[in-house]
Amino acid sequence: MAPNRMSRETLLPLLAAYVLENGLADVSLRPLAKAAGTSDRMLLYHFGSKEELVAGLLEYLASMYAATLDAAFPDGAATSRRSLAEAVLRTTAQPDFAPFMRVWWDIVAGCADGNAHYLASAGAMADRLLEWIETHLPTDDPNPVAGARAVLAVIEGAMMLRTIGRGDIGEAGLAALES
Amino acid sequence: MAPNRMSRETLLPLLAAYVLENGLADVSLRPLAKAAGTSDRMLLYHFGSKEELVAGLLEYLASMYAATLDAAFPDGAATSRRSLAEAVLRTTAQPDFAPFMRVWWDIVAGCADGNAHYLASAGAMADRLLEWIETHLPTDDPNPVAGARAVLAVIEGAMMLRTIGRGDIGEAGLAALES
DNA sequence: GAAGGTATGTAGCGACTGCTACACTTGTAG
DNA sequence: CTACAAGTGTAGCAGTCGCTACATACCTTC
Repeated sequence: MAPNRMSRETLLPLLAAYVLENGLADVSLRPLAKAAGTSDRMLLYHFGSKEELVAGLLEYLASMYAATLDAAFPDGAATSRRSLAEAVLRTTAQPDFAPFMRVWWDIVAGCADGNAHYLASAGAMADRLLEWIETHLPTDDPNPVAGARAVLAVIEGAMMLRTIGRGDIGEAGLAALES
Repeated sequence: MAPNRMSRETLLPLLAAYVLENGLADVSLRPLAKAAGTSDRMLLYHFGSKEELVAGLLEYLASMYAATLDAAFPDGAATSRRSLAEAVLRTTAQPDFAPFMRVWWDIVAGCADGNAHYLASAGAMADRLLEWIETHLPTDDPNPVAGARAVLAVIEGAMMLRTIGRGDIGEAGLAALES
């Protein structure tokens, strides 16, 4: 059989798919390698160490997230801050988004541990979402910069509450965006 | 030496202290046992399995959190929803709180994995904080039930943003509570 | 065709994981 | 005093972890 040439670029999508399916926190090289059709030996050959592999994975996930944002989220300007937040929450509640949410909380937990790679990745994703919110606010929003931050904070709080089984609290909390 | 009798009750505080110091996600029996002055053998004897031990630990952490809430957080009614949220955020930003925040995000990540023990513990803690917020809202708040949920959602979002290194966004997001 | 870097397979290292088998002591109940 | 359960120590199981040594292909360059 032809020795399918691998590289970080060809491997990362396969690795990301596995991580989205199985979580990032307890990932280990051998199952990861199997999912990518190779061996732990080769993963280390291409990435140098598990740490570098995870760092590359985080960067890839962040870029993947950025590329998906506009496609997956509802389009056009919202009619109010609240309705915008509702739209984002509705989208992230879809089953398709569950794998990404699972990995997202693994990333946040990694940030809480002070891991720089996780912090960079999470920060980039939050910045991207903030930017998206800012451009999708109602066109007559009196203060888009502050408004986007308010919407983001409420959204993230609601997503977290949903994750811990308190989605009702999060939804009620959207009332914070009424003005 | 007297065979210091152990039990779940005497062990849990020691185990919780270790977990607060070292995180909950990757905890393993032998270091945990060493921190409690015993052996993995005895931990399993008293708890049955690692899963039951972690379940007990989560329950203990939730009760610990509940007992600490009133003591650690500022007292008395706030002057506004926003100032209440600011007070909570300021308290949770203290270095003393860092270990608990670290464990908190491990718990949230566990919830995202669908673990029932984690869900129960996280839900109990969120409910407790919600209740505390509700009783500390300004006495003239027009709708304490909705107000507490709004404050909680914004607080949790801001805490998360702070954890991923975007505390500035979270603080700006507090503006959502102006009415 | 020789040389040499790149890519891959096999096999295994030592450390750690949750957990268990077995022997032993201790405290208590009959 | 005996019987028995509760509690504890020692030792080790099979499995997984990240990582590496070693040999061998392959492709390119001379």
